[in-house]
Amino acid sequence: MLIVVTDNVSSVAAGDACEVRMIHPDRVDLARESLLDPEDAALLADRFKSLSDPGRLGIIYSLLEAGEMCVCDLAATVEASESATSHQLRQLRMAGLVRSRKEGRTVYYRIADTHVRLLLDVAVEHYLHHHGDTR
Amino acid sequence: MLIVVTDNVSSVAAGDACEVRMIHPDRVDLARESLLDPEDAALLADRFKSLSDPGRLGIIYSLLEAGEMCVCDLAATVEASESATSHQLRQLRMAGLVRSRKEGRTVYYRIADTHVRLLLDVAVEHYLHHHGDTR
DNA sequence: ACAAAATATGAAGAGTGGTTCATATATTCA
DNA sequence: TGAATATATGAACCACTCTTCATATTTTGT
Repeated sequence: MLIVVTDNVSSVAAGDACEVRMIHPDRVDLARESLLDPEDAALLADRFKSLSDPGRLGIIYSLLEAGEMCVCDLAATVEASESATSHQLRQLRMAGLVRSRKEGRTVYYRIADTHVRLLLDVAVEHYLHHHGDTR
Repeated sequence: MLIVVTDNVSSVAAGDACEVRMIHPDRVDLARESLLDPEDAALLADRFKSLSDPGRLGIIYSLLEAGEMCVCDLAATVEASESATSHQLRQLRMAGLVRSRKEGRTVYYRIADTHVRLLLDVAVEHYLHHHGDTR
C-alpha cells in the first residue's frame, strides 16, 4: 500500500481504485486493526435488527414477563395477526433470541437465555432515561 | 370488554372489531400489563435499528478504539464514501449514540457515553459466542 | 472577496423489511 | 377417515432504508 504524506494530511491509493483522504492516518490505522471482520459485523447487525421492531420487542417483553407463551396468546398480547406473529417469531428464533417447544398442536415460545434480558436492560437504561442533545 | 370462556379456550371481543383467540388468558393479561407503551417501544426499536447496520457498527467500533475521529478518517476506516458516512453519523447522532465537536472545518465524532460499549459487549457476548440451535 | 476543503443535505434509485392473504403442515377429536 | 385447531410458509404489496450524485454550508488561506 502506497502512502503519501503532505503536511498532516495523507492520501492512500487503495488497490487500483479511488483515492482516500484522511487527516489522522494513525487513528485510521488504529481503528482498522480493531474492526470486526465483515462476517461478524453482518452477524451482529442482523441480531440487532431482530430487536429493531416494536412488535418483536413486544413479544420479547411478553415472554420475559409471562414465561412460555403460545403463538395465539402472543398475537393477542401484541394485538397482531397470528400469521404476522408467527413470521416475527421465526426471525427471533433464527436470531437465537427465543426457543420453542411443541406440545400437541400448540407451540410454546420462551426467551432463549438470560443475556436477552440483560441486553434490553442496558439498552433501556441508556436510551429511555438518557435522551440527551444531538450535538 | 366482553369475555367468553369455553373449556380452557377464551375469546375476547376487543372493541367492535375482530375476535381474538387465546389459550392462557391469565398469561396474556400478565404480559399485557408489562408491555412498553407504544411510544417507548418505538423509541427503543429505533435505537436498536441504529445498531443494525454493519457500516454503523464499524463506525462505532472505530470510535471506541481510536477515540475522536473526523468524518473523512471514519470514511477511510470503514471504506465508505464520505457522504454515506456523514449520513450514517447523522443517524447515530440523532439516536444519541455519538456526539460531535467542530474544530475549524473538521467535525470530530466520539461515542456519546459508556453505555454504548457495555451494550455492544453484552451483544457480542451473547451472539458471537453463542450460536445455538434454532428450535 | 475568492477558491479550496470538510462536512451536510436533498432527491432518486435499488434493495430490504413487515404485513396480509391464501395455502400447507401437523395434531387432535369424533 | 374427516373436520377442526394451531402454527408455518410463500408470494405480493407497500413502506422504509441505504447509497449515490449533485449541491449547499461553513471555514480557511491567499
